[in-house]
Amino acid sequence: MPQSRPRIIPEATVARLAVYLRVLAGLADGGRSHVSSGELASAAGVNPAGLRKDLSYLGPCGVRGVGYSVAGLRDRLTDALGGERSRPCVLIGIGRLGSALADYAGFASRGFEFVGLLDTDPAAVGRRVGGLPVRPVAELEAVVAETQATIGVITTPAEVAQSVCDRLVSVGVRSILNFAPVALTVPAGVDVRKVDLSVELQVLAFLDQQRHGTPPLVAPLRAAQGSAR
Amino acid sequence: MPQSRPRIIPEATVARLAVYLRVLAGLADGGRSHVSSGELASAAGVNPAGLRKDLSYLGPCGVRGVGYSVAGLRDRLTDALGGERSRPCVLIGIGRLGSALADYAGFASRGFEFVGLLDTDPAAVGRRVGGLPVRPVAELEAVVAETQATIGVITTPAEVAQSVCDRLVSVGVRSILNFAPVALTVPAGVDVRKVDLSVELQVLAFLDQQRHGTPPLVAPLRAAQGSAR
DNA sequence: ACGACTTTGTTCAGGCGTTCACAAGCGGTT
DNA sequence: AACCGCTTGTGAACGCCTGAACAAAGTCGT
Ligand SMILES: NC(=O)c1ccc[n+]([C@@H]2O[C@H](COP(=O)([O-])OP(=O)(O)OC[C@H]3O[C@@H](n4cnc5c(N)ncnc54)[C@H](O)[C@@H]3O)[C@@H](O)[C@H]2O)c1
Ligand SMILES: NC(=O)c1ccc[n+]([C@@H]2O[C@H](COP(=O)([O-])OP(=O)(O)OC[C@H]3O[C@@H](n4cnc5c(N)ncnc54)[C@H](O)[C@@H]3O)[C@@H](O)[C@H]2O)c1
Repeated sequence: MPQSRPRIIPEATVARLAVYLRVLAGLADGGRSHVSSGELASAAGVNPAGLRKDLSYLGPCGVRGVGYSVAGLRDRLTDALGGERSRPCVLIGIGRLGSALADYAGFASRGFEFVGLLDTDPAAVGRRVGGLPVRPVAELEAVVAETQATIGVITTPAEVAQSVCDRLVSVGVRSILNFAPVALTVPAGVDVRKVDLSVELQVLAFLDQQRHGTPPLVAPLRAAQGSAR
Repeated sequence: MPQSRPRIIPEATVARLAVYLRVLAGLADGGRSHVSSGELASAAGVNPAGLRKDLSYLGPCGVRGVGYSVAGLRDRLTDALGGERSRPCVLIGIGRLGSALADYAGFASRGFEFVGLLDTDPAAVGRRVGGLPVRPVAELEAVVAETQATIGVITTPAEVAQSVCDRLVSVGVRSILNFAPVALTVPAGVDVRKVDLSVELQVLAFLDQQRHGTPPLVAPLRAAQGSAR
């Protein structure tokens, strides 16, 4: 019996698996048939041992002495991360950021497809972005119902993000990606991931200050790696 | 002796401090004079005890039995995160995403100011975005030198991100925020933070599948919190 | 057919981060 | 002036993740 491993996969590992998958897709396009953990790790910017540990959650998927089959590992990762099926997403708030996301081709290639664009601004409604018409936000519930969207992406102003989130949850959306700078409150069983660009910049500024601004204050800074973490 | 605490601050804590700071700024605008850790934690979407521990890295900054002074804590956090001084940033790749970032007012209010917009496309060069003209990417080194920019934001296609990064590093930029889906390689002493939206969506899809798609495969999912993590 | 080399998969230890729980301290009240 | 309730600050335990070392296994060369 194959007896698929019931091991649970840490969330940090899942995020890295997605990165490996993208690297593998590029390698496959380049015609490569095999990769070693060292090469893959270098391309993904992680430690080789850590990469092997990550992959081990899926069970053995390489050949000792040889490495990993590029196509084989790609398919295995695709499977583990949710299969090939297209994931319908709705996007609320088609402003500057929302328009950029709706236009972006990189999501579709990974199986994420925007099937509904919603906005409240009459000037925005009706405009076509990325081949899709912007619809009034009042139709949010109808759009989710008719498209069976499972992921909601919020790019509205912060003040209305919670109410938009509540409406998404109320019609069954259980996965939400939030770009507004607020902490959303959701019932158990709903996953929210937040992207906060101001925080990223602030962390960079802090690390820079720590390195140069006030050397006496914070001495034993961890030595930085040669490659991005 | 005051003897400022030489304690090092974990990076995860720094990221949360930035969130607290934003919440406090909103509270100060609302006229509040004091907050408890519980209320602040709820607004930031974290555990109250964790919040107090985070703040304790800055030394005592609250009053027992009362709470934290909104203005006082805001100033203390501002200080810890790098002071009030404006941080000049350059942005490379003024496409859809880059334009949205350049236009965004939320960065300036936190002290991050774009002082240079670079692109290679002749159609983009000369256009004004967010009050700043787009300049040819050939002038990157000159722009960094004349503006003393310390942070570089990369929103170019993935293929050229590494070369853009190398040029930034060569002229002294030691903090880089990367939106391109590649792992940048940098020398020690340079910090790179990566924002990968595809990975965020992929993680959401995985968690969703784990919850419903194949229940027999991964059973003991951690109970989700009532609020965003 | 055998041996040596390469690369994986796993195990172990160490460090971080998070959480809980409690003592210390301050303001308000009697 | 002393007490009481409230909130902070911190100490300790727990669990997760990361990084390194080792053993298993397969392949290539002879
Ligand atoms: N643009 C950036 O670079 C950037 C960076 C970081 C964070 N953010 C955050 O992302 C969000 C969007 O930013 P933006 O720059 O695109 O702003 P924007 O003003 O350009 O776009 C917001 C859009 O949301 C729409 N909207 C307003 N209320 C709505 C509602 N109730 N329902 C549906 N749509 C509604 C508006 O009509 C507008 O089109 C904000 O919360 C912002 O803080 C943006
Ligand atoms: N748009 C999104 O929603 C989104 C989401 C996730 C990731 N990304 C990533 O962000 C990056 C930009 O995405 P986008 O949608 O804005 O793409 P885009 O094509 O709209 O913009 C890219 C810009 O970079 C410029 N450019 C190309 N080569 C350059 C060079 N050598 N130097 C300077 N500028 C150069 C182009 O002229 C263009 O203006 C890509 O790497 C993309 O994968 C974008």
